[in-house]
Amino acid sequence: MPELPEVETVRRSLLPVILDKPIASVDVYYERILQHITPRKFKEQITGRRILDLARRGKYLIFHLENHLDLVAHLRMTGRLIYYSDAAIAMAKHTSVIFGFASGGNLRFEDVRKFGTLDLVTSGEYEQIKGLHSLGVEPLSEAFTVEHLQNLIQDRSTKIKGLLLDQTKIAGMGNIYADESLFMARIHPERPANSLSSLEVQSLHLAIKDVLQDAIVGQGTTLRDYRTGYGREGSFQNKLQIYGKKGEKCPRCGVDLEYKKVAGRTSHFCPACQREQRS
DNA sequence: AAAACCGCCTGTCGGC
DNA sequence: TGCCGACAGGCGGTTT
Repeated sequence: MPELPEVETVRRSLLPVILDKPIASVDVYYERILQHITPRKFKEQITGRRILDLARRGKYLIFHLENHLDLVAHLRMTGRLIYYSDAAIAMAKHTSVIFGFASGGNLRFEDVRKFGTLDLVTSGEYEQIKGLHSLGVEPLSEAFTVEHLQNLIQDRSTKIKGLLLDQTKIAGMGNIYADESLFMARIHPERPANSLSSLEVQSLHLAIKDVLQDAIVGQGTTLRDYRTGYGREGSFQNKLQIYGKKGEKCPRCGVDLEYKKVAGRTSHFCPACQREQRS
């Protein structure tokens, strides 16, 4: 579900409404959301702490709290973090945690499939959060250059789609934006990474940046569960070129689109625009 | 190093 | 209508 653009949208939408607010109460309705900590300790440590900032790294959200604490959230497949200005609004069926504020509003972690996680660690000490600790480059940062992508691709014969989904290489890409980026760059998802020409690497680099940036502008893609921090749907589902377009025609060339499992994930592509063998 | 599984959960959809 | 399996945007762990 939420990939980099969705998580970034949640960050931007929540920040203004939670900044500087002390967490007045914590209610845990699904204990297994908490990693490496009991509900009792969790409540004890964060109650009364103000939220100093909200950051994002890959698909992780990091709430910087007073007392050198970082509250690290991952939404996985169906998680939502929504601010409710009216605390009296009935709790959704699959609500895992509610953080209450003295001002009256609250922040709720809702999660149908319950794969989402919360970690509480000392500021910057992410060793126990393996996925966060081992994240690769931020694709929208200046560090993600064509040369950086070229180096990731160099000497790897793995399928390019699998590499794009590997969070230790590039942080925040998921199935939707990997397919959209490969389509934009006209690269077949099963191409061995090291078979890409330098021109193709350049075009993939540009496509990744463009797709992610445009999706943030569109406030993310709502296919079913994803919502922004104020509970609204994103709009980028209306701009998808290929993801989920099974049975439709390629918007670029009109050929019937195809889909198949690549690197364990359903992958959409145009067999004409994204050829497996370069001719 | 990488690929192929499974598990974690619930909901939805298609086929019969 | 009901049942049943396949499948869903993610990731950690184990085995091959």
